[in-house]
Amino acid sequence: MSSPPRFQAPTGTLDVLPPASARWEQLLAAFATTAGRAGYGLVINPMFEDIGVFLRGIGEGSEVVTKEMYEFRDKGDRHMALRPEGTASVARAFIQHRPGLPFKAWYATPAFRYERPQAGRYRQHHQLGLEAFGVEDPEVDIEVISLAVEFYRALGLSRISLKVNSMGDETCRPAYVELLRVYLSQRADRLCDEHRTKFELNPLRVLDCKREECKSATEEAPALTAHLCEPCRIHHSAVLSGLDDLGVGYSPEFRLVRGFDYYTRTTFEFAAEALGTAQNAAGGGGRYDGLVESLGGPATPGIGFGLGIERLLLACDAEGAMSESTSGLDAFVIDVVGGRSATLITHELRAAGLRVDRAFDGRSMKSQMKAADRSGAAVAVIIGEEEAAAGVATLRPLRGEHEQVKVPRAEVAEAVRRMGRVEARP
RNA sequence: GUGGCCGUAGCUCAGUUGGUUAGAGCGCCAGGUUGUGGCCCUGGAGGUCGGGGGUUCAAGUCCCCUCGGUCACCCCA
Repeated sequence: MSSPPRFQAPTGTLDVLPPASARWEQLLAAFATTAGRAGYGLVINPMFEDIGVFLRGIGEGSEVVTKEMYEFRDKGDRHMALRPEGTASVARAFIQHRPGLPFKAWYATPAFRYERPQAGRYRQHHQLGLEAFGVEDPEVDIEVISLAVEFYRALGLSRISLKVNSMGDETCRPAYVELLRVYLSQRADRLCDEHRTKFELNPLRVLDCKREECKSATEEAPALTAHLCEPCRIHHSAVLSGLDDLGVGYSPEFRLVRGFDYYTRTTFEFAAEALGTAQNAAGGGGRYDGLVESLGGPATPGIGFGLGIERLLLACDAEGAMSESTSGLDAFVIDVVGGRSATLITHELRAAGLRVDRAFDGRSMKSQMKAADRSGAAVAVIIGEEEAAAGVATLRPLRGEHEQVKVPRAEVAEAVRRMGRVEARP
C-alpha cells in the first residue's frame, strides 16, 4: 500500500506523538505551576529575530552563534535567525515593551542549532526557562536556582547535581582573564593540542576543556572566585549562603564556564548524573547584568535559567521518573445501531466533564469492545437494539470488580462517574 | 565539520558460500462467538530489502556513491 516515505522529519528533529507526548504536557504543566507560583508570567515570543539580537546578545565569542545558528534572508532582505536559545529574545521584548520592574517571565520555546545530532542533542530542541529582569539582589539568584531545583524535584528526579560559579563583572573579570592568560602561557606546552595555540583567544574556555592535558595543567590555576572585586565577592557569598540556608546542595566549580558571552556574576549548571551519555547538562543559567544594555536598552540587571525538554526526558527515563500514564479516558461509547446514539451520548458525557471516546464506521460489537479495551477507558457504555428500544444504556466496567448494569439514558453520566471513581486506576 | 557502527513489514528481528514467488513474532483488520474486550484458534492486509549506480547468468547478500539513523569528538539543553 505504502511506498517508502518521500518526506521525513529533517535531520536532528523529532516528532512527538501520543502517547509519548503526554509527558510533554505534564512537563509543561509542572513548569507553569512552579514558575507561576513564584510570580513568573508566560511570555510568548517570535522564533526568529533580527540576527543582531543574537549576535549582540549572546555574543560572537559563542560557538552557538558563530557556527550553529540557522540564519536566512527574508523576502524583504532582512537578515534573520532562528532563535538558538530563549534569553536574548526575551531581553529584546523587555526592551521593546518596558514592562514594570521586576519583570519575571517564563517561556517554552523551540530552539535551533545546526549541529550533528547525537544522544540528547538535536537541531531543534525545546527549552523551558524563566527570567527575572531588574533585580540586582542576590536573593533573586537564590530564587531562580531554587525554582529549578524545585522543578526537578516535582518531576521526581533525584540524581541532579548543581555546580555554581561566579563570572565576576567588567570590573574584576578582565584582570582575572589577564592573570589566567599569564598562568596558561607559562604552561602552554602542557595544554591539549587545540588549546596550546589558541588559549589566548578565550583563556576561560581552557578551564572548561575536557581533555586530560588541560585538566591537569589548570588544576592549580587561579580561580575567578578568588579574584572577584568586593561587590562581586559579597554577591557571590550571599548566593552561596542562601543556597545553604535553603538546604540546596551544590558544589562550587571554578571551571564552570558557560557558552554564552552575556553571563556576569552567578552562573550555574545542572547535570543529570543518571545519564551515561556525553550530553548530560540538564539545565543551567546565570546572571546577565550587561545583556539588556548590550541590546540597546537601559542598564538593567537580570538572571535566568533554562533547560532542554528532550534531554530532561532522557534523564527521567534513566531514573524511571515520570513514566508514561494511561489514556485516562472515563468511558468509551459502543453503538451498534448506527452510530448516532454514540454521537449524542459522547456529546452529553463530555459536556458533563467526562473524558470520552467512541468508535466510528459502524464496526462490529466485538471490534468496538476491543477498541474500548485498548483505549484504556474505565467503562464501556453500550447501546444495542435492546438499549435503544428501552431508552437505557448498558455500562460494562472494563477494569475492576463492578457488575455490568443497565441505567436510564438520563443517568449515564452519573453512573459512569460512580463506576470510575470506585475503581482506583493505577 | 571529523570519525566508528547500523539501515529487510507500523515495531523488534531472521534470511546459509550470491541461487526460484523475501520470512517470523508483536501490532493491525476480519472470522470462530449474528449482544460483550482481555486468553485461544483460523484467515487476511501490509515490503520497489533506505535511494541510485556497478559487478554477475543471478544481488537483501559483493563494490561505489548518496540519504537517513546512532554513538563519540567538538559544542551545548
